[in-house]
Parts: sequence; C-alpha cells; structure tokens
Amino acid sequence: MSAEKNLTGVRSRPRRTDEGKDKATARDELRKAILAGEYMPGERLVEAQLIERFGVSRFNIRLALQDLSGEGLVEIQRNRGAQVRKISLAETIEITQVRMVLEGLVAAQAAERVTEDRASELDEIGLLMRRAVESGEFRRYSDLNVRLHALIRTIAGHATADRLIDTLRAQLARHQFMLSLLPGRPLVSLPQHERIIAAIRDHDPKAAEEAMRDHIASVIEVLRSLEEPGMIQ
Amino acid sequence: MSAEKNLTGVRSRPRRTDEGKDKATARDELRKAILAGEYMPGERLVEAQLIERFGVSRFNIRLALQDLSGEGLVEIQRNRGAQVRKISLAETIEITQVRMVLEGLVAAQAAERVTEDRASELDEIGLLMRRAVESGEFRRYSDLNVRLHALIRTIAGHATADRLIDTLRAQLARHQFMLSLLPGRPLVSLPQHERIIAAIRDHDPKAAEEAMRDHIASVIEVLRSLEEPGMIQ
DNA sequence: CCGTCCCTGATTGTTGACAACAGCAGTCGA
DNA sequence: TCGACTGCTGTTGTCAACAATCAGGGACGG
Repeated sequence: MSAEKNLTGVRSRPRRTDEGKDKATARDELRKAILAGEYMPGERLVEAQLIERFGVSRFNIRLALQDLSGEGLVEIQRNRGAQVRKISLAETIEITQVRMVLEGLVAAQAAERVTEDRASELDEIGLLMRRAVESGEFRRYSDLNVRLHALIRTIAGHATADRLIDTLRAQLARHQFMLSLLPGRPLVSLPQHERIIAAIRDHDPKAAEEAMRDHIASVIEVLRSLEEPGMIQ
Repeated sequence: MSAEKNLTGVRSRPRRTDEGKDKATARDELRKAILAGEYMPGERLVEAQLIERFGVSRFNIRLALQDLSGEGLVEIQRNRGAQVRKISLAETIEITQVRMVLEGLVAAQAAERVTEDRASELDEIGLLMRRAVESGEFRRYSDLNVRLHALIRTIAGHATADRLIDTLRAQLARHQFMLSLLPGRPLVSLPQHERIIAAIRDHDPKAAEEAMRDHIASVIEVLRSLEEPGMIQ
C-alpha cells in the first residue's frame, strides 16, 4: 500500500488507472519474487502456497498468474497449474534482438527530444560510470547502467516502446545481471555507453540509434558465444 | 473446436500448449468482433451481454477481457467495466514506429534465412502486386500486401518479434486498412515492396532492414500528415 | 518379475450467490 | 430555479463450495 521502492528496475506500472487492488499487489509481489530468483524456472507455483505467502484470496492469485502469463514470466498449463517459465538461450537471444531495435528507436527519439538539462544528467551518469570502472566498482557500474537506460527512456517519452521493453527486460532478468559482471565486460561497454551519450547530446538520432544497437549487439555476441559450450542449462 | 480459419490475419495463437478452452474461444471471438468493427472504440463491453453473445460463462468472459486488456485492445477500469480502447493518432504513430523497427528486424533475419524456394514465393507475390496495381485492383493489392508481410515473417521465423507484431497490428486494425486505399498510395508502396523482396532474395540483411524501415516510415509520414488537420477524432 | 489398471490425494477449473460500487433520477430545501 | 442529497438500479468485484482433472502408488493378473 505504501509507495513501493521499485528495487528491481522493472516498474511496478501504474499503467491503467485502476485495476484491482489485491490482484495488483499479488501480481507485483509475485513478479518481484520471481525476478529475485526466489522461484526458479520450471518450479511449480501452487495456488495454495501463494495464498499463504501473499495473504490474498485464491481468486486474486489466479488473476495475478494470468497476468504474469501474459507477460511471459509464468506458463500456465490447463489442469496442471502454473510454473515459472523457462527461457532458452535461443529465446534469450531473440528477446535481446527485439530489445536492441526497440532501445535503438528509443535512443533515436531521445536524441530528438533531449533538452540541455537532460543532457547534463546524461553526462553526469557517464562520468560516474567511467569512475566506477576505473575504481573497479562493478556493482555500482551495473546500477549506473540501469539508470542510464532508464533516463534515456524518460527523455524519449515513447510510452509504447517503454511498455514492451519493460516486459522484455523482465523476462531476461535472471540472465541479465550475469552479463555486467562478466570479466572485462565493463571495459567493452563503457565506450559504447559514452558513444550513446554523446550522440544523444548532439541531437543526432541516427548516431544514437546506431550506438545503442551496437551496444546491445555486442551483448548478443556474448550470448551467442555461450551457445556452443553448454554452459547454461 | 475445429481448425479455426483465422480470417483476420491476426493469428489465433496456439502459443501455450493449453490454456483454457472456453476462455480462448471467447477471447478469439471477441477480438475478431472488435477488429471487425462490431464494437466501436469507447463502447462498453458489458459482461452480461458478452455472456449471451458467446454462450460462455461469466468467469471466462472476464478472463478473456483481461487478456484483451493485456493486448491493448480493451481498457478495464475498476468497478466500471471494460470498453474498447480508443487509440489516438499520436499513439498510432508510436505503435507504427515500433512496428517499423520490429518488421525491420524480421526482414533482416528473413534475408539471412531465406531459401531458393521461399525467394520464388516472394517474387511471385511481387509480380502479382505489380499486376494488381497496373490493373487498379487495390483491394487485391491490399490482400497481397498482407500476404507478403506474413511470408517474410514466416521466412524469418522470429517467434518473439512475431508475437509482438501481431499484437501491435491488432491494435491498429481499424486505422490500418484505410491507408492502402488512399489514392496514389499503391504507386508509392509498390516500389518499396519490390525493394524489400529484392534485398531478401539477395541475402542482404542490412538492405532488407533498411528497405522495410523506409517502407513503414513512409506510412508514418502519411499518419503525420493527418495530424495537423483534425481529420480523425 | 513386469506391465496394466484402478484408486486415492492433491490441485486446479467452474459455478452461483452475494457484496460493493458507480451512475442516475427524483426529492427536498433554499 | 438551482443545488445537493439520497435512494435505486445496473454492473462489476469477491468469495467459498463444488466438480473435474492429474500424478503417483498399490493391487492384480500375466
């Protein structure tokens, strides 16, 4: 009921004006739990257990599960209940490809709409990122990374793309955080981020889109490199 | 229960293995009805009426409405029920922008994966399109347009992008068909289509993406030109 | 010993009744 | 005449009991 802290980076979406209190809280908390890894992929989500955990009626639990199924986080099989959806590496790549073009679009629009104030904020984040990398604070770098992408989306103000990106990012949440902690990864991505910032502050949509796409394309390359050795389930 | 005919072009998505029989039929039929214009934007969708029309229990009607709300076709307000969502011109533009980048991605992947057989199919459609335009059969041209885009998506086999494109196209269904009937429109889009086909058959992903994006960008231009005069609500 | 069948407990799907709410019309007071 | 208030009606939100279904184990026959 109190203002949620939104720790995961996935917005708790006020979206529709009002859509059912208990259902919404159950949905948001369950999503948070899944993203936090409390329920592993493939794990069954038994309604009775969720009722106990969230203190919400079965009716609302079911609605919440339906919603999360729509978001692609859980899979519902008739008469067999819900389970956390497993996402294959191939699908991870597909999703990231889609994210690539969407965030590219957003970056381009951000470059068109950016103001001086916002540009300064971008620069600020860029500076902090560089410092974080230089001092080896990778966790902090990862947080700044989230902030940067979020700010770009705010500047762009593209509601439609925003919604989709949220949904896609949630699906990848588990794989996602591993990447930024890969050894050497920040050294690759820092200049990419700086290029994105520069392009946006220069009001150059095309360059911004290209920079953003290159950035995410390099993520896809990393994913592809994981494809051959059966590293992940 | 029998094999659905899928008349609307929006796939009736077998997606999840099994997700509730009545709910699914109610959802698909209601979507079809909305897309066919039987319910106008802003019109209330009263559960009791839907029950009578589709002969499905209220429970499943509600689930269906929830689903369609997730797809953006319907808007649900607490205690006030569901209504067909109104989509502003600005939002139409946003949605089309997203479609632009997604279909661009799909076109690129199609160029990578196309086989000789598929390329022939593309050429065939291209030829028919040209003939249709030359003989002024605009309705036929519009149908071929749908077929072309569908075939490209089949060739690409990008499930994630596919799903999203379906959803987005459904949201625009009402505005969409008007465009291809605009005077002079086919003369502009025919060469664009031919360029897309050529790029895919040449296995040139970059060119294919660019051609597809230019094509849809020109649609966006048309939409923008409608923005100033208050032609559409 | 093995495979099949059936039975049982656990879990989900569905229904109908009831409660809560928004919108509206008609009433009362100024 | 106008405004606010109040009850009514239509509609949606919620629940708890019941029905259907699935997964697993034990008994039976071969």
